[in-house]
Amino acid sequence: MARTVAERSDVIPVLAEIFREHAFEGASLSIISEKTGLGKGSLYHFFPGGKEEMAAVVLKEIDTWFEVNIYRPLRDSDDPRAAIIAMCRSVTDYFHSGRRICLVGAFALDNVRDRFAGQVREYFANWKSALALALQKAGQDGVQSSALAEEAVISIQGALVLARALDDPSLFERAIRKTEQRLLS
Amino acid sequence: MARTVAERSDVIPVLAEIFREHAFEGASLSIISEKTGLGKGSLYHFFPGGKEEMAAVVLKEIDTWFEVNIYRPLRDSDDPRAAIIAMCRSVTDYFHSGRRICLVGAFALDNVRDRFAGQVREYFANWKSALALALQKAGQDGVQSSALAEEAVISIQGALVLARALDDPSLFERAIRKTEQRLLS
DNA sequence: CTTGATTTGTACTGATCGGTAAAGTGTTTA
DNA sequence: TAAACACTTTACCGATCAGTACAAATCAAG
Repeated sequence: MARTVAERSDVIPVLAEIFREHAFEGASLSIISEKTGLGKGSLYHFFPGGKEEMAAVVLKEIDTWFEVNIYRPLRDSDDPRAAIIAMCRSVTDYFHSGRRICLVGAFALDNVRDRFAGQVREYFANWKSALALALQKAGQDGVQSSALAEEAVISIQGALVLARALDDPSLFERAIRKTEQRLLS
Repeated sequence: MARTVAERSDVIPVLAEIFREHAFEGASLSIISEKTGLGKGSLYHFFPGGKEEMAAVVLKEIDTWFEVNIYRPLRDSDDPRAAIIAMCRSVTDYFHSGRRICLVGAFALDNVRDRFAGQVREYFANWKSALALALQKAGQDGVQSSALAEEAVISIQGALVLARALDDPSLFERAIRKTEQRLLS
């Protein structure tokens, strides 16, 4: 019996969705095995560290995605206002207008936060600082740009919570629009 | 052997803290038994419905607390601006400046949301509408007050996520201060 | 076709899961 | 005082948990 479908890298997005849906503790190996189509043997072959390694790899992948698609454009673009607009759009797409939760945010609230504290902290710290830099390049002073960036990330995370609680994607879109407007004013 | 320490009502806050710390799936009966000091027999005597009933009772207790301490003052006070200031203060105390998470928010992100969807939805819907009413009584027009109320609850929930992720209670206090200022402007 | 590394299925471990059953202890009431 | 009630202890259930061991199957390369 050999390769059926998967490369290791193909499994990571599936793992991400599983953790989003069931959280860390709720994502049992039998669920993971079922949804990935990989037996335990294969899972432990690809991830010798077990569930913990799987989650760490997923967080790493999320970090890379945000670095490439969000943080770097914010830092490097020479049109910071356009980069901010692009961020709002990317974020809306990424979170499916609030239908998809932020795994890092969910981990932050869970007690597994302790196990992944470093990666969780980096995620939010990077987001804040990249956005603050863009605001500064757009003309805001340093103090104000940090405060604005913090508020924006807070609003996005809060909107994800409420959109899911109230099952109302339009709430997320409203919040993003308001955030964008506040960032650009 | 009879009553050692506990009344049923004494156990509920302990259960709340357990669920806050371990989420629903992570809160095993052995942990619950250990932290409450009650054996399984006693637990199932008080909560025949098991873990699910325990969580439902905790959510109910939270709802009552917010009804009494937050929603009702917002709705009934004849000084709505003072009620909003009081809300910000109560919330800061309740969440220990972001050191304590919002169990309802955490449940909303978890997949157990489906099991407690009604209670989770009510919590946020009540908060939003009570705050919107206070804003309206304070002179805001209807549309604006709904929007402001929604933003405020979003900010509080988002601040809880980030304060915990970054392990920074001052972030929560900053966010609450900014929210209060925006509500009263 | 052979070899050697990679990938997989299966069977298994001991621990823990949520939950049940029933006997026992203490308190209240009749 | 005796019966009803409230609560607890203890032992137990089958299911599932994360993780391991290992041989069989499959693959790429020579």
